[in-house]
Amino acid sequence: MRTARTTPFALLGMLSLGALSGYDLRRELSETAGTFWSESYGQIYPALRELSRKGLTRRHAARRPGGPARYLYEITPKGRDTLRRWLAEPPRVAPPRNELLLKLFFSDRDAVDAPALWARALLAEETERLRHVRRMKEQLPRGPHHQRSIRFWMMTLEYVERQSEATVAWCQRTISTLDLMQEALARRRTAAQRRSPLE
Amino acid sequence: MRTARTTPFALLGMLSLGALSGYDLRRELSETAGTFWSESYGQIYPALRELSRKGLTRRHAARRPGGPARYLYEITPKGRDTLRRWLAEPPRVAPPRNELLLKLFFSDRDAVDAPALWARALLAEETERLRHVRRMKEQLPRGPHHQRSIRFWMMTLEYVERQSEATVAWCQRTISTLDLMQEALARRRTAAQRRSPLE
DNA sequence: CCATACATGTAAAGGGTTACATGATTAA
DNA sequence: TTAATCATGTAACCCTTTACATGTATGG
Repeated sequence: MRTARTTPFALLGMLSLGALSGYDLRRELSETAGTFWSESYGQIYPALRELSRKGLTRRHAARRPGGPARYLYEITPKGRDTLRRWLAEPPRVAPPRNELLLKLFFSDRDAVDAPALWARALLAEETERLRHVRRMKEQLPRGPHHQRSIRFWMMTLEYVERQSEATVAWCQRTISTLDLMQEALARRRTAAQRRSPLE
Repeated sequence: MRTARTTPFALLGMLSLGALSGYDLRRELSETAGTFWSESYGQIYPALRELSRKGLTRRHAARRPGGPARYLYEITPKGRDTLRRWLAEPPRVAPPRNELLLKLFFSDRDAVDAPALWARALLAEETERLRHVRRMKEQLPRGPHHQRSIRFWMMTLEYVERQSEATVAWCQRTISTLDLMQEALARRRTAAQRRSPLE
């Protein structure tokens, strides 16, 4: 079985909360679910056409005065039904692929600088993500959101928060280990130089 | 810029620890790095041919008596150099795609059963992964491994361990929340039935 | 006899990103 | 004037998995 495409369902999901344009869809998705899902225009526009062809959405021209062409997509009852059935199926898990860990795995004791840099970059990134998620968690109950889905939204935020916390903790520990390794390397090099002082 | 392929480098990395066949490569990769990296034969065999064509590996016939055709791949100095340069470049992060969270995000208060099932399945899976990683962490210092890389290997295991712990904790919390929601739903349904007892 | 492990490899198909093309409006 | 935002859409290309084809040996 080929892995079924999920893009159309992600779009149906967003449209089940209200009609949106292709541009809106990407923005809304990245603002609300951006920490665990992403879509690009190259996926969105063809998928919207396909959804409308299948009668799962309906397209309405919605150009704003003085603005560029714009279309709103509305979910149909058939679309809601398709979404509901997809939601009931078990989620598929992607095979793991973490390039940072792969590089770390093959790294050499004599080249500690690069991993130390990446760990610091990841720490900065992840600290920012954590701040972002916690802000969202605070604002969520006060936001203009569907009461029915707040609990589920909160669960996704908590997932990301916990993963992020774990990553931050790992970065801190790993950075200090790498720093120690770097010092040890420097000492070895100094010792080697003392034994054969060429310059 | 197109995303550079990482499969050849993953293979070079494994081969930098010793000559292996295509079949071995997949087994070794999944045994040592399987928690954060995966490769399929459909990637491995074409990549090995390409590596040999570029002079980064050398192929030797190594058929075992009475066995099927078998070839060992050995990394060349040029291959080591290419690997070293790749290791120095910053790792790329994949855009996030977590289908479980996506489904949870779009779930409805009236359909809590499915998410509860998935959370339980994930808890079982992740508990097992955690056991596996901890066993590896214990065995690592006693194993017949390259002393130079043990520290790095340990870092990758610690990363996976922390992520896994975070996931387990999230599952437990989420399952209890979902169970409460399920009870509330049942109460609402009973109440509705009392108001209009049809059967 | 059948399933599994060993072992190499191809073909098809789908999933996804990036870059590009196009063009209006607004703010610096 | 330049950059950013709004807005739709296409084409190229790559990455990856899955299914299949082929065959030997071993253990239950």
